[in-house]
Amino acid sequence: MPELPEVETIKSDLEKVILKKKIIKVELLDKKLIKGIKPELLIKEIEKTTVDQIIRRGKYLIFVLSNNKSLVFHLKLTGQLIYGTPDKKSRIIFCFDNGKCLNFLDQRRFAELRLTNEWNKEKGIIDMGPEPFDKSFNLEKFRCMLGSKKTKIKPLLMDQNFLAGVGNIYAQEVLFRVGIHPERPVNKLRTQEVENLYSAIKGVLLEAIKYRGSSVDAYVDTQGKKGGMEQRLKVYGRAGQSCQNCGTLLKEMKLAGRGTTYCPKCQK
DNA sequence: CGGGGCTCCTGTGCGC
DNA sequence: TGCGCACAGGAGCCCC
Repeated sequence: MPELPEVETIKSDLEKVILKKKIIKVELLDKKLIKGIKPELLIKEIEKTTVDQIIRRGKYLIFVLSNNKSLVFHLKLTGQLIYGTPDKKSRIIFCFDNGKCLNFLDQRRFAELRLTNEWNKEKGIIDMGPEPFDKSFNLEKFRCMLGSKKTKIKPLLMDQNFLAGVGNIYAQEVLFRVGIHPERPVNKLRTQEVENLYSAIKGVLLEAIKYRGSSVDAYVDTQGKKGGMEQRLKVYGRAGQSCQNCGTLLKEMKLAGRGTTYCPKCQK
């Protein structure tokens, strides 16, 4: 499940290898992943262009091409971008002028690839909330965003139109680290808790980037290697295990249709 | 506006 | 042992 830290890891790895490289050939082995454009047209538009810039926005990865169009990737649950030689499980292959290629794989076929003139006007991006590491996302702004909403904090943290890049793994981790129950209504958060939450969002994401993401489900980096963050996760995927703080058994619940693990004693 | 439920898809893991 | 079915989940969408 690639969230902000995983996509950021892919982005910085790819910058080292495909920036300014020319796409000489595109192989579309699974047209389902292409959205909003005829597959044949996509090939025609992007072959012979170079990748001028790579941008991450939330969980989206964007290649700005030399013809001013952009490839917009979303890996969803099981998408992978692996650089090197062609892979038999590839659904789309981008071949570069250095003889290497970028393989777009996806077990569950939820991932998407779009081609657009203005990536920032794309559905899913245009209304997206602030980037957690943008200067504009300060504590004051965060308080303002929370306002006096009555909604439960965990689904809100995962709402991409509220804040960009946080998904099911890191929303759970952040809440554990600040001792806040996933169902706590936002307007019941104390001033200090909001501040803790703000710091924890940045802290957890930064730690996950440092450890190159969490390899839960299918996530691997562009070399096919696993991340190092999964063993540092304190609640995600650990229902039934003992809380690392207090030893209480971690509980699992469904919240807005998503599995949610928390410590019933530490998180109030 | 908010929340619930459904949809897409396929490998996994469970129960019988 | 093997079959079949429920389940997981990001995000858009519909509905109330």
